[in-house]
Amino acid sequence: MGKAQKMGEFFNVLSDPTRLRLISLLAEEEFCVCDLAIQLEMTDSAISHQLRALRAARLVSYRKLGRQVFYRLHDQHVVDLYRTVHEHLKE
Amino acid sequence: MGKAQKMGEFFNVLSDPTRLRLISLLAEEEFCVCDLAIQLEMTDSAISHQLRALRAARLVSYRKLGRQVFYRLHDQHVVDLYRTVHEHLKE
DNA sequence: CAAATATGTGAACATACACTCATGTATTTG
DNA sequence: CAAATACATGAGTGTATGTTCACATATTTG
Repeated sequence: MGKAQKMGEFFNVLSDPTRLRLISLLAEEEFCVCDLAIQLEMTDSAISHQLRALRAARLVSYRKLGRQVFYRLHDQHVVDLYRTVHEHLKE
Repeated sequence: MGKAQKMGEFFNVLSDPTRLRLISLLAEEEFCVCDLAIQLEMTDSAISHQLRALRAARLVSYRKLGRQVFYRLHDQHVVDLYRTVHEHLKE
C-alpha cells in the first residue's frame, strides 16, 4: 500500500465528527462505552462501532472492568494533532 | 456548525490519496493542472475536481498564466501537518 | 440458573463522494 | 474567424461508510 493511501486512511479515521468527539472526551480521562454514549447522546451500538474504528487505527486502548470496558487514548500524539488542527481552523 | 464537524471536514479533505499526492507534489513547487495530471497518471478532469476541493479548503491558491493555471500550496501549515502524520505512521 | 446489564457485531439502509463523460469557457494559434 | 489547448463543471455511477436494528457474548446479581 502506498504512502498516500496509508496517510489517507489515517486522516479518514479523523474525518468523522463522532470519532473526533470521542477523542476529545478521552483526551480528558478514560470512559466506559455507556458513559461515552450518554455524553454524545447516541446509542451504545453506534459508539461501539466507532470505538472499533479508533481501536483499528491504534488511537485508543482499553481495559475491561467487570461488565464495562474503559477506553483511553493510546498516546498523546493524536491530542497534539487535534490541537494543532483546532488552532489552524481558527483563521 | 460544531467544532467536531468543522475539524471532520478538514480531515476529510486530507483523507483522499489523490489530494495527498497533489499536496506532496505542490510542497516542492507550483504546477499547472495538466502537469499534475501527467505526474499522477490521471485525467485533467479528475485532477481539476480534486483541486477544487483543495481550493475550497483554502489549502491551495493559484495564478493564471495564459491558458494554464498554476497551483501552489496556500501556506506551509499543511506541509507541517503532512510531515507530522508521516512521521507518526512510521511506527 | 435466570434475568439484567454492558458491550460487540453483522446486515440493511441512506448518504457521501471519487472518477468518468460530455460539455462549457477562456485563451492561443494558424 | 476557426481550430486547438487548458481548465472547469454538472450529471451519472459505483463504492465506501455511519447509524440503526436485531441479535450474540460476557459478566453480574438475585
